[in-house]
Order: sequence, then C-alpha cells, then structure tokens
Amino acid sequence: MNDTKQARLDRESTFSRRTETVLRDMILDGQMAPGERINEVSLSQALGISRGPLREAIQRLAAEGLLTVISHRGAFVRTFEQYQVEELYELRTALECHVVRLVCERASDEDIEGLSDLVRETDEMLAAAPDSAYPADHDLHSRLIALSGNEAIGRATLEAQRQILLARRMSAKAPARARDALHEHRALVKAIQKRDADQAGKAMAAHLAAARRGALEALGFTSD
Amino acid sequence: MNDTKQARLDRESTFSRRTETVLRDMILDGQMAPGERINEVSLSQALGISRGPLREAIQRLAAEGLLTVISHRGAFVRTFEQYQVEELYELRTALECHVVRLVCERASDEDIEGLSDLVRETDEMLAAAPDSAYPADHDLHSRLIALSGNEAIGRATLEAQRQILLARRMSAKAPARARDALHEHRALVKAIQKRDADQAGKAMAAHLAAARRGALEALGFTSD
DNA sequence: GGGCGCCCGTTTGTTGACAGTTGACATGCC
DNA sequence: GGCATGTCAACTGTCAACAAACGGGCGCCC
Repeated sequence: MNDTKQARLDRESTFSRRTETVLRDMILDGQMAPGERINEVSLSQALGISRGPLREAIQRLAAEGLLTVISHRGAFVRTFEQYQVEELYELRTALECHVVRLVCERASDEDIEGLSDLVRETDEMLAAAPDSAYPADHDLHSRLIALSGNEAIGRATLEAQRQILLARRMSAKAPARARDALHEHRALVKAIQKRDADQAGKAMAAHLAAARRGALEALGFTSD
Repeated sequence: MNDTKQARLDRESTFSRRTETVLRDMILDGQMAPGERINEVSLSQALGISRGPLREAIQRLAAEGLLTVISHRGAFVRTFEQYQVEELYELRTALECHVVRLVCERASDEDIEGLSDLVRETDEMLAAAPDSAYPADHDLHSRLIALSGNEAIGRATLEAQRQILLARRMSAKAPARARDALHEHRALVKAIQKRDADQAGKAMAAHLAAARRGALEALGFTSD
C-alpha cells in the first residue's frame, strides 16, 4: 500500500472527515438546492452518525464557501448574487492567468506536449458525442494548475471553481459551451507551446470571460 | 446600534465563533508556537468552555490553513517549509497584482488621493519613530483590496497574508524592512496615480518579491 | 545490549441529553 | 381588519460521559 493511499485513508478515517466529502458531493451534485437549510438532526440520522461530527463537517464547508451558517438558525447551502459570481470569475482570472504564465516559464516540453494531447483527446470525444458535457476528468484547468506546481494557488483555485459550480446549480440549464471552450483551450495551449506568457495569459482571460458570460446568462443575470 | 455592530455581535454570539477569533489571535500573536500541539481538554478549560465549540473553531482554522489536524493525534499550529512560503508569496503576487490593475481601472480620483495621503502619513510616522514596525492599521495592501471592491479576492488575500504572518513566527527576528517597503509603496502609488496598470502591477510584483526575500532570509532559508 | 511486543495512561472521536433561541401560529386588543 | 403579544414546537448551541486510538514505557526474548 503506497503512502498516498495510506494518507488518504488516514484523512478519511473519521466520521467527521468522511461526512465532509459526502456533504460536499451532495451539495455540488445538486442533491441539496442552494438556499436549502440543513436540518442537523435529520441529516445526521440519514448519515447514521450523531450531530457532533456533522457539525464539524459543516464548519469546514462553511469556511470553504459552500455553506452559510447563521447563528441559531442553521446552515444553508450558499446562494450567490450576480456580483458574487462575477467576483469569483475575476478571482479565477487572477489566479489562472498567473498559472499559465508559470507554466510557460517552468513546464517541461513533455508536459506541454501532454497538454496538446489532452486537447486532442477531448476533441475526439466531443466529435464522437457532440452534445455531451465537457469531460470533467480531462479538465485542462486542473492539469495546468498541477503543472504550475503551486499547491497554495491550486487550493485557492479549486475553492473558487467549486463555488462557481455551486452557483451554477441555481440554474437548471447548462449552456452548451463545450465546443467553444474547446476552441479557446486550443488557442491557449498553442500560446503555451510558443511559451508566450503574455499571449497565454490573454487567452486564459478571454476563455474565462466567455465562461463567465455563459454562466451569467444561464443564471438569468444581465450580462454586460 | 448600527447594523454592522449588530451583525458582528450576531456573528460572535456563540462560544464557537468567539473561540475562533480568540484562537486565531493567539496563533498569530505568537502565544502558540508553530508546531505546538493544542490540547483540547486543557485549552477548553482555560477558555472556560467545553470541547465541542473548541473543536468546531479548530476545524474552521484548519480550513483557513492556520492549523494542521492529524486524525487521532490532534491539532497543531501549522509549520511551513520553504517551498510553501514561496508558494504563498506567489499566490499573493497573483492576487495583488490583479488587485492593483483593478484599482487603476476602477478607483475614483478621490480614492487614489487617499492612497497617497496614506503613504504620506506613514512616512511621517516612520520619520518620527524610525525603528518602529510598519503600522498595521495603515496597511496599504488592505486599502488597495478594499478599493478593488472584490470580496472574494479580499478573503483569499487575507488568508494568504495570515499564513505568511504565521510562517514568519517560526523566526524570532523581524527584518527592518519598513523604510524599503515605504519606498516601494510610494512607487506603487505613483503608478496608480498615473493609472498605469502595467507599471503598477510590476511595482506590486517587485514589492512582494522584496518582501519574500526578507521573509525567507529571516526564516533562515536560502534565498535564491 | 539491543530490538520487539505488550500494556496502560492520555488524548481524541463520538454520542446522547439538556438548555437557550428562533420563527410560526394563535389569541386578544385597537 | 390589522397589529401587537403570548405561547409553543422545533431546532441549534453546549455540555459531560463513553469508547477507541495513539504513543511512551516497561519487560521479555534473542
């Protein structure tokens, strides 16, 4: 058994920790609607644990920005105003534009080759099933962050991405942006291959701006 | 009683919440050394509460990156490797360089005038007491973040700043960088007054790079 | 003498119960 | 009819006790 697995088991070896990931998945999967209140008694019973570990998990998810806790009233799945969604995309822009600059400076040629492989694979998958959602496990963004090698930026970005994912749960419709996103990704990778940090940063900013427009539109917010 | 105060009272109206801020202050004030373990029983007794609320506060501070919780072993005041400190400064660079660009684009002339007033006041205070520490309540960085008007970026930056503050607790010596920082701040504000986003971003990057060097040196790490 | 395994005190993880607060409903008054 | 007040059930905040896990110390075996 390798260390990573051991460490993961250790990290999950407690009700509180396991509940945290279960709850997070429930929130992000849409099993709990934004604004919905968490009833500690019934949820803890449903999960087969007591209120203590559940409350601890709630505290962590609140610190992560997925729950809003109000004293003596309870924990609610977080809702987002338009300005908050815009702020989150701006946060991602700040972080991920810096990430691609770092990748341009630091990544090996093989790693960058892997990026274009990734885009090509996604292209083929999308050609085979044109209306499918963008395959999450082939996510270019997480790959880029991994290549940047900065765990702190990685955590911050992941948090912002999750909050955006939750915000989009407020709308039923998911805009079919897969093809557009793919084109933007291709342009982004092309800039990285040239190791042109400025151009790569602009490509990322443009990509995120387009994603933001799509999100705001899906949420019924007036996109400027 | 104004709303802000009411909201703050509400937010602090519970042992768990109050303990969170008390504990955070204890950690950042240096009352608890990095690496030190928190004994839940003795600390809860010292605070006059039970272990439940204390544990909840610990969970939130762990999510904030100030504590490290290891299953069945306890919560420890976080320690930092050199690479982690470097990552944090890189994170701040990504965030705060974006912040100053936003300020250049969005801040009013009066707000920018306020920035130079701030630098001037700090200058005078530093001239009166040359060896004093950099006055925290006149912190230019938080002012800039406030002017950017982005709460999400603000929270992320605050978290990074606090982690750096904690990391520096691992070293006794605080480098006397106040005068240098002031000069860098002045250059930064000058660029903002010209609303030159590129130059302001570069000034912020240079300022943070200098701060990073100072921090790494104080921590006894080999600065590259 | 050194290494291995067991045991026990200490500390954390979890539970169930109690107390205080909130929001909603019903009642009474203007 | 509308508004203020009182009451009540439901829920959260807190506590104290129980159970499991960890690690240090001891003795035993080689």
